[in-house]
Formats: sequence, structure tokens, C-alpha cells
Amino acid sequence: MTAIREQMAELVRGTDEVLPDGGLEAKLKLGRPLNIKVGFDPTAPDLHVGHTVILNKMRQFQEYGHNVVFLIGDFTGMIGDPSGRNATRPPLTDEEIQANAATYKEQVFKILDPDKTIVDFNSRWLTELGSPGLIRLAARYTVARMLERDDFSKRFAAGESISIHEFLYPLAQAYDSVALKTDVEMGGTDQKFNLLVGRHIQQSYDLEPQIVITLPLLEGLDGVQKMSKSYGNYIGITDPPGEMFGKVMSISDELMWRYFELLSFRPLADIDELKKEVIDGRNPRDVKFELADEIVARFHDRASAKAAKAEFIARFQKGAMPEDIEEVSVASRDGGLGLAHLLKEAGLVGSTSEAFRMIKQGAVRIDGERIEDRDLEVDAGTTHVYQVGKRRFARVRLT
RNA sequence: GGAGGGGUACUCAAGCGGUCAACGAGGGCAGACUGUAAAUCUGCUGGCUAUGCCUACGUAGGUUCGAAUCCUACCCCCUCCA
Repeated sequence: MTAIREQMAELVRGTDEVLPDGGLEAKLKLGRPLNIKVGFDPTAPDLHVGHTVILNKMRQFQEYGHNVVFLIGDFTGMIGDPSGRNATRPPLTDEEIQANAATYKEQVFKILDPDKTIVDFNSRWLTELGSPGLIRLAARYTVARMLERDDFSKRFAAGESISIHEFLYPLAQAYDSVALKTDVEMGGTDQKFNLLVGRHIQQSYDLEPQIVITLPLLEGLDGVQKMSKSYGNYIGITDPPGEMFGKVMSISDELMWRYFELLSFRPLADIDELKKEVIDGRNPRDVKFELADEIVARFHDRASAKAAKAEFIARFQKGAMPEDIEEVSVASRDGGLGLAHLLKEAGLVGSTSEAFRMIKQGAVRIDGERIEDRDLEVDAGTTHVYQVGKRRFARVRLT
């Protein structure tokens, strides 16, 4: 195993907090592979680059020879994420959970080492716990301590409702650490409270408390809210190269540095150098190209990144049509079809009302030519490229 | 168990018998400007067989020519007291 000092330096890099002070070093000195646990929600198998911040860290632990458990919270999923809005979720069926798990593996193993990753489900021990066990578990923590959680105390103070079962979430998560004899648990900064509850609960079961590592949450494309599927501000790790590239290019200059910090593998010194260049007059767009390039190359490959960049330049700097336009065929009625209906059928707009609005606003083009006539009838048997706004395209054959 | 307050579009939040598909803000979308950046300005933001019709203001009924607005019941949330 690599020297502890070197491990420490690498493992701490990019983290938000490692608690308690000196704890990780002491664990490493035990000289055995540590049990690392990270929990994931069972409902959202579409990973985005925000998740990769923690996946990269998990990978690092693996490289140092530790046991990494990718824990799917199929049981806790029933409780729902207490920091979210939905207090309760309908439990998923076994089939759904298995399907989600399979999707997870497919995506996660782009980063994690499949041979070294243990995928587990917390229903395995939490179901078995039963009501008596749950009561015994709940007896180990107090309401006052529960209310220390920022989210709970705020909601309580604001007069918003907190359901009792929400208190079970941190407890169940803590019990996972008991069941797995976890040495280190990682999560986003928003998980800090839950992770710390794990320490207390472990101790009450006469186990050594785990080390808690929090990692910064990556902001989404809007630069305000954290990256999440439900906010629609994410870069999916399975996004096609062109889309991934475009999404990175659409972030603000300020946010770009944050992405460099959390997603790029470049040494920090390199990033500082880039910042300096921008201050000295280099176009931030070109620096952003480098970031987009690195990210696309990581989740696809070098060639795709290069192609994505070339197309980006052709399309947005030179105004060319995108290369891969989806082909759709739409059935006509009585030898033709109104433009609004055609756009709806082709999936370019959500409703005919929206189509009319878009036409009125000058957002609709056929073969690059702006159309203002909302009553335009398109003849059957023709094929044109229809465009709504800057990003939505389709080659539509009217049959 | 008692008393009071409240449930309005993606979110917050006005409206409290007709002029309400519903003020305003945020978000989103589109147009202009650009570096598909940000900022800024402008417009749009329920649906449809489209200049008219249909469906919407917690749910179900009722009063009325007419209800998001009034009445009744129910459901849900919050506060105080017990």
C-alpha cells in the first residue's frame, strides 16, 4: 500500500471536509483495506457529471486498495429524500430496482473499477430489522439532536411540516454504516448531518465511528441551483458528445472556473495559469473549449471531442446546420398539413398552441428561412429541415 | 379534543360575485445584441378541429343570468390551547 502521507494528500484533495481531524490518517494507519460507503438514490439512474465528483473520489480509494461499496438505497428510497420536497415516495418494485441498478452499473463503471466495486442494497438489512429493530434504533437518537439538522430546524421555525418518518431517514442511513461496518462514508455537503448521525449510531452499537468526508456539490448549468435532474440543469454522463460539448459551452464564465476545479483532472497550477491568461485578455470562450474538450473526451473519447468542437464552431460561429438532424416522418391529412400541426407531430413543440406562439415570435424556420405565416400549409411528399429556436431541429418528411 | 388561519398556474404570490385563462415576481421559452456566455432590452408562458370553443383557482355538491370569489360537506396544511 502506498505511503500513508501520499494517500492522505490525494484523498483530501478536492474534499469539502474530512471529519474528525486526523481521523482518516488514523484509519489508514490500521494498515488494512478500509470499508468505504457511498449511498445512492434508487430512483435516478441517470447520472450527471455532478455525481462524478464523488465517483472520482471513490475511484481513488479503490486505487489505494480499499473496499468501495456502492450502496443503492432501495429501502431508504421509500422514505424519500428529506431535503427534497416529496416526503414520501411509493416503494419501487423489485423489477424497477433491479433495472435501475443495472443502469447504474453501466454508467458508474465508466469511472469505477467493476472488479473492485461492491454493489449492495440497504433493504437487505433494513427490511430484516423490522418494527422492533426500528424502535430500538430510533431509541438511540433524540429529537433535539435531530432538530440540529439545518433543514429540519429551518422548516420547523418556518412552520412547515416535518413528518415523523423523515427522522427515520438519517437513522436508516446510519444503520447502513452499522451493517456494513463502514470506516469511511462520503457524500455531498448536504449529507453532512446524515453522515455524522452514522458516527453516533455506530458508537451506540459498539463500533468504531466512521470517518465522514463531504464533497462540494456541483452547481448546475444555471450556476445557481445544484446540478440535478429535476432542475433540468445537468450534463448527463451519457449525453451525446455534441450535446455535452454544447452544455459546457453554455455555462457562464464564472461558473466555468468552478467546473474546472471540480471536474477537471488538470493540476491546480494549470488552472491558475488559465485564469491568468483570461485576465490578460485571452477569450474565455477558448478556455471553455478546453474544458468542454476534456469532459467530452472523458465520457466518450478524444475523437468525439474533436468532432464535437468542430461542429460547434461550424454551427454557431459559422451558422451551419447541425450534422445529425433527426429524421421524422409525419402523416399528412388531405394532401397537406398546417405548419403548427406538423411541428407538433414532429415533436418540435409540445402543443399546437405553442407552435403558433413560436411562429409568431419568429422562432420557426424551414430550411433556414424564417416563416411568419401561421397558416402555412405544407404539401405532402416534401421533406424539409424544420427548426424551432436555435437548438431544436428535425428533418421532416410529410407523407 | 377546542379556537383560529390557510389551500390559486412550474414556484412564490395577488384577486374575494361579472371587465379572470386569472395582477406581480422568479423560473422557463423565443427574438435582438453576443462568445449558443453573462448582463441588458422586447415578447410569450392551459389546450384545441383557432379570431371562436373547451378545461382550469384542494375535492364534491349548491345558490346565482353569471362563482377563483357566496353557501354546505369532505380532504389536506399551519398556529395557539389541552
